[in-house]
Amino acid sequence: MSRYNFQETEKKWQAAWTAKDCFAAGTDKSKPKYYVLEMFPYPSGRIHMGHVRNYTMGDVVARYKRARGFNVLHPMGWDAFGLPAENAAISQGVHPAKWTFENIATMRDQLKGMGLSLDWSREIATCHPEYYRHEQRMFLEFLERGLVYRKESWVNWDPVDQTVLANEQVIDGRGWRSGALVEKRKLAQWFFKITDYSDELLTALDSLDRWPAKVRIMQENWIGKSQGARVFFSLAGRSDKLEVFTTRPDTLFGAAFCGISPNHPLAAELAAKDPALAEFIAECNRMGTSEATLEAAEKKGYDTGLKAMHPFVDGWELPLYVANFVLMDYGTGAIFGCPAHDQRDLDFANKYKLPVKPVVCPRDQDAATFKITDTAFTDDGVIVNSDFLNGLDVPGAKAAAVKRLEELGAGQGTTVYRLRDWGVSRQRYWGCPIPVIHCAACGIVPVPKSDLPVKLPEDVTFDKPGNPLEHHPTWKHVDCPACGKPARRETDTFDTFIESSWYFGRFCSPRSDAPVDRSEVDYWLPVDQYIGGIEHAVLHLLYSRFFNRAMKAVGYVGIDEPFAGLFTQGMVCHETYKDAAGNWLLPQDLKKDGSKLVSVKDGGAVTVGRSEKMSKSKKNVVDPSYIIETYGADTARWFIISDSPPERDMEWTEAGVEGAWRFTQRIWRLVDGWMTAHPGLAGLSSLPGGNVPADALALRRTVHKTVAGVTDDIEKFRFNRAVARIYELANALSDVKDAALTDARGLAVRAEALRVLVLLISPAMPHLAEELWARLGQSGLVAETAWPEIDPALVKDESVTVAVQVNGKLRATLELPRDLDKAEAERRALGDANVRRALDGKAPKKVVVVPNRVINVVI
RNA sequence: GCGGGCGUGGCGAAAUCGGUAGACGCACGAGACUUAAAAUCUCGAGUCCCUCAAGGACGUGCCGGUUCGAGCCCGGCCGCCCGCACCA
Repeated sequence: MSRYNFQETEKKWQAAWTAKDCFAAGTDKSKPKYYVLEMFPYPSGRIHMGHVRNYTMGDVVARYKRARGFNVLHPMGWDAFGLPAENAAISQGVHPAKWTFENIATMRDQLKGMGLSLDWSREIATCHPEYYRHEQRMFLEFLERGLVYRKESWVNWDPVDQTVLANEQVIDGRGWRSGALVEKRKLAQWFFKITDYSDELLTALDSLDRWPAKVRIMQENWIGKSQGARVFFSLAGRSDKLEVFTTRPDTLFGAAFCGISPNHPLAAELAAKDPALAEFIAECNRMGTSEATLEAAEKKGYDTGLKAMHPFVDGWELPLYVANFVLMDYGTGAIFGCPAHDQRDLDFANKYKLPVKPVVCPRDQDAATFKITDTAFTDDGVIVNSDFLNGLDVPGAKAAAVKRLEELGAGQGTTVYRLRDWGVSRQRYWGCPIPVIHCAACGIVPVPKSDLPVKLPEDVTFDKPGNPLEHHPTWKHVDCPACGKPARRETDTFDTFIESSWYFGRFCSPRSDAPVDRSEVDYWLPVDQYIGGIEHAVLHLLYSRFFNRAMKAVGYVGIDEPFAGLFTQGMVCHETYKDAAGNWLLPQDLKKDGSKLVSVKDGGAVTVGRSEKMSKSKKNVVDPSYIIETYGADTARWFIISDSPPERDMEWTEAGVEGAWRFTQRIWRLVDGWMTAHPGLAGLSSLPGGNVPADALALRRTVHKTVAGVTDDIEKFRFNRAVARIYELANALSDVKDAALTDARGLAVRAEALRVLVLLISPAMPHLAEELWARLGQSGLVAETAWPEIDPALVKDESVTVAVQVNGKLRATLELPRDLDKAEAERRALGDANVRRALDGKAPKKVVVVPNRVINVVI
């Protein structure tokens, strides 16, 4: 018996697919289309298991949809701008472009080795001027339409590296690379007006019914719509007013203090004359700016000595603090604190001995005795201690308070969003240049569209800290397009999220002279099935939703939502290993010594740690190429979809890979064995008419039920269940005796079973499927063969197993005809020996009959 | 802190309509084949009681509730994970 040789076979069929151009998206726009897209990779060097999982899932869907008759677009490209290329330039002295394109070449080869059904003719790399010139053009068009503006904003500044740092690059207040104390700086930057679409981006989430609820909730929270009021507090001894935002105007009579953000302009003004305050602000800024940090941190404040005047009560003065938990970027950067009904305010008040006056009383409490000590009361109740608001409920009091504020000119009802505009300026080299020119006379002048693209200069150095575009001797010096005098190019580049905000549109017409070809995007968009990591739940997906709307506003596309269906996959995890000295070890650096694991290098003991997301830093990585070379792409693909539900984290194990490997061999032996024992099977592709004997009918039922189940599972992304059903089918086929089903009809039924088996495994194991298809004597490629049809009559069994319970406990199972009359089912259940014994002579009080499922006898 | 999710055998899991808990796979055990091993094939298996069988009790993180019936619904706990604005 021959053995399946994946090394030759996988290459052979990959070549066959390429030769016939099987996976190019079709041009016939009368066919129903299906656009399946996996999040394109950053070319970091080599593919990792997360890619394998992502692209296998996409490929299963793409191959399945093709077999179902769809015109499938399944493209691939490279998210090729980004910081790692610059880090490589700094540490290895290699140019970012060279590093990036070499990585792309390596990873392209690796992806091809996986046998993915991609349309490689549409490949794009976002760092190519042929790609980024279009976003420069769109930027200018957005600018004309008022969707882009410039303003100053705070950044984390590393004074040694002379660069802006992401929050995650700030560790304990220091730059991750330089170790220098990070400063807050204000920088003029470009912003996209995503907030123009706040409400629309929020409302439209309801229409995304094929998105995970989790992602929609995350976006909803991110946008963070809240209704409330702006309140203007007069400041004693000053002419300006303090503008505060609150969602709880109903609790104004419970106010104990006002607080402003350390970054509030008033705080800066006061700090200029108060060194202690300046030091307090500096301390706050060292702590980091993320909401999580702020809200978990101890509440601290600095009493400015200023007094804010209560808007409703003449002469009521509230102390004004600079408070570390007040965010400058949300609302107005200033709050009033009502300790009784906000936990943060209560913590703050308790620390600074401020009064805690309840103004909302729970309905089951007595207002006279109701006290707040450690836990704020934030639910609805009756308003008390609040003058004209007394007796109202919370919503009523909010409305009444806003009305009074507006009458007094002391405030107004308002809606605020947590969503902030999208800052797109980056002080980096390896990104798309922002196409504007700064002229001393004319101000900001857009680069004329005829001068696009503004290409990155290639001759740059990374030996100095800061942005290489700043250091370049000539690049930034240009003449002003408006007045002709010497001027200066913008040296900032775009956030790389811009590239990924429209690449799915570019794939529809990747060589078009325009950003997108309208007739192509009108056909292909939206993406029917988008697949990627949950880590992109908010930023990438929200930016893309915004960018698509901006493109619609300037006429490039006609739809609002770019991704009709979204699936977020779980991570690939692996056990972690440490040697005796506490160093992380690669899985391949271990060997088995008896029942223990030891280090290959020195034979020392190895500690096995918990399974965690594969990461280079913990060395718990397995190289996909190693797996593909050792076991083949089909084995890797099969294993990665077989064990865990795709949305959940999965654990990569050697044993699991081995199991998948054995299955490929088993399928091969099964088909090969049948073909050897029954040469008449070759080339059979239809069933003769007439009655089918019972054993053949049973096999056909199994086959057709499997097709129905697997089809349903793939449609619903339950790949692990589809795999289990295919195992069951394989088990059933293995049980067929050699001597059975040997007449013409029997052979035809056998041939049908084998064809179905091969077609069902083909989305996940395409190479093996092609090889077996040929072995079956079938013509053409599986890649071009339709999905098997189901005979509905074979999917429903004639009899069903019904559980019989007595008082809810299982006492017997009965084999009953499907849809048997309820009374008859009850009669048979009561006649069963086990049931009678359980009844113990007692008469049933009631019998619940659920047809085809369960009968419960209650005594 | 706020928001969301998860918790089922030794392990990954299935049961997604409130109706036989543990399909399928991994690991394990016994046997067959073999000089032997690997590979392969057959059989077994939630835990406990019972010599075996028949049968029974218990069992889906914990405590309670609703129901003829709860892994699934409700309330309260416990534990773990994820997100919270310049990594991509």
